[in-house]
Amino acid sequence: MRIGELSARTDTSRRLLRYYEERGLIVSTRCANGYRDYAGNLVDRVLQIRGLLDAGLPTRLIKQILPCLDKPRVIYFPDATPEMIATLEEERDRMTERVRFLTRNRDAISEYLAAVKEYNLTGSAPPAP
DNA sequence: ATTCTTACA
DNA sequence: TGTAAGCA
Repeated sequence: MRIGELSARTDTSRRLLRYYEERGLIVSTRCANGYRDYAGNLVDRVLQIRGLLDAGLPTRLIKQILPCLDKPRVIYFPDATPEMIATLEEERDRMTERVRFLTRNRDAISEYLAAVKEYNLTGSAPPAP
């Protein structure tokens, strides 16, 4: 598929897709006309990358752990330096914290919603805007 | 019509 | 990241 389709299927701008490629996060072949040609499996990969980016990981680190993201995780970590491992552990912990943070706020919103619904069911008419 | 590269905000 | 220009 060409960049337009990948862009639509991953809800990622073409600009970003080219950028990810420039960073070595994804690859593509070229058609005779010079257009990029992407493999179908790239859809999942791009979504994966976006998730990692959203989690706060730098593209440079993502590039290193990307092989682990493929289905046959038969990756032998050649460049798994102690520094990289330490960084990843740090990132993982940040994610754990983030999950707690999100869970807490999600629950708070749920409670608020439940309270509002209850009010609308039992209370009198709300004040007119 | 769609993509490409390069460059700038 | 978005957008613009000038090509193919």
